[in-house]
Amino acid sequence: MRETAQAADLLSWYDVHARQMPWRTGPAERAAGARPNPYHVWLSEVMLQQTTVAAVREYFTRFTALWPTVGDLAAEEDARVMGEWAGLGYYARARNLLKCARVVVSDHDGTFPDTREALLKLPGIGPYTAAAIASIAFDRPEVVVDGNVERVMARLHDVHTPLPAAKPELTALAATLTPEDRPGDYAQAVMDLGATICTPRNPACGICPWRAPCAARAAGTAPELPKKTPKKPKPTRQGVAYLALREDGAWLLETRPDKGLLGGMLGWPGSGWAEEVPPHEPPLEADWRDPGGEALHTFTHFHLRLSVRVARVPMGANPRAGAFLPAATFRPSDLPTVMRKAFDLARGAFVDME
DNA sequence: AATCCGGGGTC
DNA sequence: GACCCAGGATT
Repeated sequence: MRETAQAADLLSWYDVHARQMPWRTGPAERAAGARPNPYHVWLSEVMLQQTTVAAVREYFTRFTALWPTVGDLAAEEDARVMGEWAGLGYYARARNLLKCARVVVSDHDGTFPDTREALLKLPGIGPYTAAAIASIAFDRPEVVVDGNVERVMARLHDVHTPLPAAKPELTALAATLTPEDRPGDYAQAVMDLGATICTPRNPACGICPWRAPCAARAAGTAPELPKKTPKKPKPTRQGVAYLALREDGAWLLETRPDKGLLGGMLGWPGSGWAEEVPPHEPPLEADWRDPGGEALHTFTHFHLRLSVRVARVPMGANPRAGAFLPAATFRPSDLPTVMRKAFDLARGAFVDME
């Protein structure tokens, strides 16, 4: 079987070039009898959804230090976990992470299921993550397809069909290569290949372990694959955020609704966000000042220009929205990035007001 | 099938 | 700054 030999070529490369990551159990450790920790594999794979290894590293280390087991995580308060996730993005992942941990505890006795099918039923675990956990943590020969694998397969077979339409075809091609032996290492090897050699731009074809069988390399089309259907331009929205600082140092904050943008995260009360600043009232009556400037932030599907208003308010202040969070409890690092930008903008204004 | 969800890196 | 990258849930 040529395919088996091809997988073996990649595994040989991986044995030498596998990147060290805090969640990985390397071939040497496994030879000594160590097994991957399913909790670590799950946590890292959820964090890695749409997110780079560099960004995930410190979050993974912090999470496993704070919550060494899935049971520890399941027992934690929602706000604490959301705060630790702040800055990593796609906050639905954090909400589903907690849901999943609690289901694993309540329905699976604190042990992760070991099949792709069972994993797929858990919150926040889709086709990619289910296959990744099943293969990496449980040695099952599942077909693992993420963006890296799609790119590698499109080039290996010179597929010019644009994504996402090409996905079934690329998945089928990936299936023909997935080995029965060391499927977890193989899955990680393809993704490492995509991250380090078969990169989106300037692929290093000259040192690729799959340069011989690569059709796009032969055709000279590797750099332009995979093709993608063009995306829509991002509109710009505007809004106003209100930052009230009480005499005792408490900040007026609100927990955003679970559904929607920045769901479940802390944020400053304010107007909605639309093409023009929507009509609205401040969260309380105060001498609001405009320090000037805007927090500029780009979300998945729109740009935001967020201006801020700042005020110092007395102890008796009774807000229409949000609640005062004591200075000792408030950590700016608990804020999603756009809210932290607004905070940074306002902080300078408060310094000036002193 | 299309849309909604952040943030970081590269050019 | 503009552009590129990368899964799951929802409808």
